[in-house]
Amino acid sequence: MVVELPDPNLEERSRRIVETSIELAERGGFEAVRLRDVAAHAGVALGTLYRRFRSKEDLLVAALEQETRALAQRIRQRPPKGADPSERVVGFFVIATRGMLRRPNLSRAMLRATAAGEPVLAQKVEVFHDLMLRMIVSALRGESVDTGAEEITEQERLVGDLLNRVWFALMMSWAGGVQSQGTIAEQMRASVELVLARPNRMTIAQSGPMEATTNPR
Amino acid sequence: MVVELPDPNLEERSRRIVETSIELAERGGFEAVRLRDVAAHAGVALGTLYRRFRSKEDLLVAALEQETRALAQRIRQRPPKGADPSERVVGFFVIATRGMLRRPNLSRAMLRATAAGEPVLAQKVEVFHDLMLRMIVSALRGESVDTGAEEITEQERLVGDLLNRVWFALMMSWAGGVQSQGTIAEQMRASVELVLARPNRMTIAQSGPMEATTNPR
DNA sequence: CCCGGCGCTGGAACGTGTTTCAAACCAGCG
DNA sequence: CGCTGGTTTGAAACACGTTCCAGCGCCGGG
Repeated sequence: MVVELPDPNLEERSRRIVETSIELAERGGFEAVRLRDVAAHAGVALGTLYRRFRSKEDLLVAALEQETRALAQRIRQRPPKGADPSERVVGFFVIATRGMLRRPNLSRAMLRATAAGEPVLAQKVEVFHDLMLRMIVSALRGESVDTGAEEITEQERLVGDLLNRVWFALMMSWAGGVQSQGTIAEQMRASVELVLARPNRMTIAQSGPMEATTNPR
Repeated sequence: MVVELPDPNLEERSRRIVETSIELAERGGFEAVRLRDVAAHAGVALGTLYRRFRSKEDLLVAALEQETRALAQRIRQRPPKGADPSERVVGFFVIATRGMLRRPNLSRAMLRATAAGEPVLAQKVEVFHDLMLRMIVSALRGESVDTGAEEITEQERLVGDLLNRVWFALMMSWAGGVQSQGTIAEQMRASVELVLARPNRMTIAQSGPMEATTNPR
């Protein structure tokens, strides 16, 4: 990959802009990401920034996506271990949560950005949810992320979406200062167990094609 | 000033401010709630508005609380009917969702406001979540809202919180235009059934005041 | 009756997200 | 070399959330 001077415009500029936003957000949160500063720091004009990102929120959602991809990378290299699905899924959420809480200001800023409500943006937010879902499902299965990302069972999607949403809402309320790391982990564990711990055989048995291997215990 | 009512200013003013915000939001969403306009329409000065509400988000969260109390009122009068808990809970969410979708602009604005991330605000958002939880639990039980709001079982809290979060996250993504009314209902139904469909023996069987035959499909 | 505090008012002022525009720049092409 | 279409720049302008302040009316206490 030639990532130096050949054509620094297309990708490189955007990358630097996002990178700068992350730094600023990390330091001072949402308000600290002043677009003039971002532009200056990234060495571009304000207009250029706006050519690539429709709004401040757009920028931060881009950051969110990038960070999530980084998380996926980490997960790929060191997947949550555990004998049964719940353990692995809980493990995954613990990792994800820790990742968020490591840079609270940044995380809060990114979360806030997801709530803008503008359709185009929401689509990008959906990408984030998708990435999360993939990781959740892979933890459920005990496989590596990406392997067979396509064929997600109806069941898997149901459970995965549910947990995904629960975690997201939990993060949202953490962002306000309500939840602590401990509470979050605890609540996720409870949710996971509630959803797939014991009631294996029938809770949702109607769809039938349930992976024989996916549901131990 | 020409304020017909001499005394009830304290409350009355706030009420009018919130009322105005709701109208404006209903019409044009978050951006349409221009605080200068709100103040003007409500017949107060900008300073007064800021004396009562710390920020635009604060204002909209107040609106959210009010609307949620109104929902609680409606639920109290016409509680979701159904033989077993899932039916009732699903029924409740259908009502709640319909209430939100009836005024999309307003709902989007209020939802967005919940994401501000400022601690003081987050506390008020928590009140909203609390109200929702109460309604969910009462639907679970088949009792009226408010009766014995205090003693919520560990189990009830677990399930209730979970569904509450799922619904909230669902609303958030609806706000971006991703989910349609149908999808929302469908997903809530699936979640509810996943969480309390049949593991009767333990999940919630203890609350008992309803049909012993809690086991449809 | 006057005093002093207090909340309200009107309006100005500030900061920052967003928009706009003309001029400079740049790469390919005749 | 100069033209041409696109992009970037720098800077100004605008809108709106938020803050500040000086003056005013009201009210309860001297």
